[in-house]
Amino acid sequence: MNRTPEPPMRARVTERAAPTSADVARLAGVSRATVSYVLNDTEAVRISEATRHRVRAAAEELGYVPHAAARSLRAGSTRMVLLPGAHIPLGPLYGRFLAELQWALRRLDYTVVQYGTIGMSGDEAARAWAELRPVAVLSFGEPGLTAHGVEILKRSGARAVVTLGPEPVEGARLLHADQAAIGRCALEHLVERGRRRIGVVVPQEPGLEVFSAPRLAGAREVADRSGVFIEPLPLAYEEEPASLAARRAREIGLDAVFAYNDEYAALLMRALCDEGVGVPGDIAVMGADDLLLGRLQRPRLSTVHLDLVTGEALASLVDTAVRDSSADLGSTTLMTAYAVRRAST
Amino acid sequence: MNRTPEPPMRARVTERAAPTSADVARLAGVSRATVSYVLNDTEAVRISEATRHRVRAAAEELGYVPHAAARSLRAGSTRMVLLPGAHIPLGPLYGRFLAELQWALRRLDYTVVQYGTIGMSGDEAARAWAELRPVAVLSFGEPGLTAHGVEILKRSGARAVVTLGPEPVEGARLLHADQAAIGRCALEHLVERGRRRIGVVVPQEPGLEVFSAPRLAGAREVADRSGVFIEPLPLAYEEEPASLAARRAREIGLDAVFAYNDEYAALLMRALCDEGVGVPGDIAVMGADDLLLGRLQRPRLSTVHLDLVTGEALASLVDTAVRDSSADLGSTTLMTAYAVRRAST
DNA sequence: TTGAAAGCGGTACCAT
DNA sequence: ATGGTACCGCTTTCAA
Repeated sequence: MNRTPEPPMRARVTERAAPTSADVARLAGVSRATVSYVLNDTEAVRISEATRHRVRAAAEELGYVPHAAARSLRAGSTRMVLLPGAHIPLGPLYGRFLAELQWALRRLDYTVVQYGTIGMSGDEAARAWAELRPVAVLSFGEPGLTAHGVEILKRSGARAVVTLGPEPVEGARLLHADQAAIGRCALEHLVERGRRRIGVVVPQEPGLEVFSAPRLAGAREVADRSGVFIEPLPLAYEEEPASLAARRAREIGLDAVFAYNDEYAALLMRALCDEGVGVPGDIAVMGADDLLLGRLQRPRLSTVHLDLVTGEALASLVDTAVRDSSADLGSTTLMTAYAVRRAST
Repeated sequence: MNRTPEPPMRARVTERAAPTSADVARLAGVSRATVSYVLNDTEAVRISEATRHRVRAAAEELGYVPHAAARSLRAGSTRMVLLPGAHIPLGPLYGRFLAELQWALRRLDYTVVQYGTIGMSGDEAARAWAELRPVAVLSFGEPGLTAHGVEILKRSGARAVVTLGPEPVEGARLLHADQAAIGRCALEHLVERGRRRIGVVVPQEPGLEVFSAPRLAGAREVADRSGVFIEPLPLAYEEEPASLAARRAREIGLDAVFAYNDEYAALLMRALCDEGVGVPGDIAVMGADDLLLGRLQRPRLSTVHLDLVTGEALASLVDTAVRDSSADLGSTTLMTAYAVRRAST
């Protein structure tokens, strides 16, 4: 029976520092080396079953937890994968992709670190990342990662620096996420349907330019090629701006809108309806990302479907690059896009 | 002109290891101590301007980046905040909240680490987290964090272990995110509107039980109290299951559904319409989270509005706890919920 | 004003 | 089969 007075809980917990391998060694009556061998199941060395057991028991009793920083300091490398940014609320599609990616990286025994870089320049950010000595860095293109930044990272031990995005950065591998293709798809579809005056929604939410700019650029490319009128339509994700945009679309006589993605498309379609504009009669509306949301609209939303590579695939690609940094990732394409016609165009 | 042959780029980058403070010291012709003093602007010691300059220049020239692990090993503590899980695609509301929180923590100079814990038990997870010696751990309640897990974390240097969720864990501070209140709100509203046979949508997406279970429980609580019939309605976020659920709702004669959140509500409402069920005439539908999406529905969706504490507020709370682990966080309430009636009830 | 040196917690080589 | 020990990179007394 424990009849001694309750020890002060917080003190017990706070004051007693974390046990080290030396503590375990002392309790088990062996050396720190032996502790390390046992706890890591080092093959190259034979430890008697009796000793192993004593060490394990001691570690258990003390609640020993190895110190990751000490280990990686000694090892000279980490298993850390840095995902910069990702602090903008991405759509469900990318949200899911990112979740999947993290999950897959964990499975491959990497530690995923999200490192936000507010108001840092590209090179400051790269420096900050490099302090953590990550073994791989995945940049989604937001902060201007320069060739210099990439070299800093590589010098600090990053065996893979991968940018997902449209523009390559010298020294980094590029996984091509061709956002422009989405804009091209959408516009090709609309032109094919006979539309000649087309608006392109540009979300005003900060952080989305990475996606919206190339989508617009792709759209413009096709428009220019086909001699079709195109007009950017800035739009914040709120009802009021949406009615304004809807009114504007009517005023300048658009006959179609590519609405960045299905969410903005749903918003705009609602506003158009409320303005008495017929969809697709007066104005066709096209989304992108092929979200469930789009299928829920009436009329059902035409969209650009994206076949994204799975997070698992990307994770294993990163893993390959880490294991052999000269490995050729090929011109891995992150996604393919194609138009899906439903009722809104 | 650079007419020397191109040096082999990869070799140059890969082979030359990251410079250490010793390299900087050597180049500047000073000791490692001095380098540390200069680069950290140590107040307690005065270094001549000339030396400072030499050191800075040397560091710059070598592209020196301090080694975070070495530093924190020496310092005995990190600035790492662990956010376990977060690998389920949360709704836009929590997504935004999480993004905000990370952003705010960064601003307070913490490093945010997302640590996924697939298939680990609560204590295994706690051990894995503890290896990183985080200064704070925020658990959203997913993996069973036990009293023992909390002690492991605290022993390993965590100065704040915070769970956001309904159930307290011994030793951890609890920030009350009363999901059950959402269910209560919704049901109180529906009962008030005269509904007596109420379905409650339970999303089938894995990882959402943390939210859905207490929402259901809160709903049930009110139902029992008011003598109202209540029926859980499992629902996967797809069109087909939605029609099934809609049909079922009609068959068992429900006159209202609390649909977990606005997204599921929109899905279900569409299915009900397609089945020829009038909303709110035949069946009232209530969402939650007060997303823009809900206002886009016709009829406009009644919902439970959540006033979430800002990520910034939570971050500063964590910061307080870290600086003074005995500080009283009070019974900080993470959110308050109230019903918003629109047209669907 | 600066330098020498002792660690922080592990790992791995070399002895024993 | 084990133990001693030299590092990994950085900070911080203590001396000079």
